[in-house]
Amino acid sequence: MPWQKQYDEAEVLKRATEAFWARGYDATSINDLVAATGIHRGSLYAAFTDKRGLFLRALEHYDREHRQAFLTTLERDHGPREAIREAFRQVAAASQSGRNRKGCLLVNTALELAPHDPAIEKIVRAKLEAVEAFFRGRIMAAQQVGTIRPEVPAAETARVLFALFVGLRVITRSRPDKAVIKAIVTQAEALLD
Amino acid sequence: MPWQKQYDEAEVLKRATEAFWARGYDATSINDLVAATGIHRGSLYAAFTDKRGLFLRALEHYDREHRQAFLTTLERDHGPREAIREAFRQVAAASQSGRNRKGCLLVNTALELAPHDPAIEKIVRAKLEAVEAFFRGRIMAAQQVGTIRPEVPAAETARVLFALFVGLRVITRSRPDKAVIKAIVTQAEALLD
DNA sequence: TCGTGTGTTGACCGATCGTTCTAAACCCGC
DNA sequence: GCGGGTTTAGAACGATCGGTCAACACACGA
Repeated sequence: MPWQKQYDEAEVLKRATEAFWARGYDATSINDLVAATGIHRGSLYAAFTDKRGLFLRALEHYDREHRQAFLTTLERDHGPREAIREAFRQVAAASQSGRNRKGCLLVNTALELAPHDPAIEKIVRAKLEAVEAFFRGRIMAAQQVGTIRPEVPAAETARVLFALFVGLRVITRSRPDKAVIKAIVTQAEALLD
Repeated sequence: MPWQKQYDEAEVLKRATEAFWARGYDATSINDLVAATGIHRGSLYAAFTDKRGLFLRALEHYDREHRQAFLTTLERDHGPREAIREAFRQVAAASQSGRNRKGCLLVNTALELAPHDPAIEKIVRAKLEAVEAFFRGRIMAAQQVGTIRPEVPAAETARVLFALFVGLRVITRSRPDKAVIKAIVTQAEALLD
């Protein structure tokens, strides 16, 4: 059998994801990725084919380890109505304490690459729809247990929450204005009454 | 005296703005700009110093000719409450009919460059605040003429409208989902009741 | 202990990046 | 019609881009 790899592929992917997340696709060069991951160019190409291949893996990694992990943790630790509230509160809190200037990789990619790359657009669309589905699912679950009134239109409200959430992600990356962030969180909660 | 310029600087700036708007800063090369504007490299550098200088002028041009022109036209042609409604409706309509996949240059720049370029961040922030101020001003004007109830909190509602508007701009660039767009427009109108 | 196959390494590739520079083209006042 | 000064035209710059490759390092089965 061959010789085992000297690096942890999961760790490399994590670091590459951080780099793309912080600076975007175009602005992150291969040299940046080599510096961020600590492994050499050849190994990078051997493992991920090319820059775009690495980005696709990073996008998948982000979706699994951040978006999905974030939402399922909320579902597990909170009641359905509270899970929605917490989604907004935690993103808002993260933007204020510390330099969470990276926003959301999916939203960043939606603007940078999706308009010109159909394959990436399809992935981003599917993952963003999962966020909308999370809101819709939590609203319906809350209606089952009686913490949200049944008259609230689940699908419509989920779409509005999704738009507010995207707005929050953009604003926290570019203009961390506490008043605006607070207004978004408050409005998100008000939509559930 | 010298020989007059053979190109129309305003026209060059307009075309350069379109190029940056469609593809972003990094992804638009000097060659792209030369092709888009029709003038030659040397003239471009003589007139705008360098790529960043041209981008700053393009950003200023966009703000004046698109953002500001759009909002002042709405103020002129509609009552204050209707101006807000029209802002959302027109952006939504533009995204559905035709290839308005460019979104808003200010929002795109907020994600691509603002986090890593303080000077650009300052400009983008100021221009985005002008959008929020537009909403706030129209709400207050509508309250003066009685088309919005005085109990509506102007500053708070303007911030929420702003966030929804940013969300709309992102979603129309990356995921033209009619149901989501419609929900945003409907919610924006509902906030004024 | 050696051959084999995989992983690592760093030099290297052509293309393109943003930018600069040298001439030629040109309008103007004289 | 002749110089002065500015624009234009486009070749060329070094740096960096994404990507490749051949030599080397190593762990295994024989």
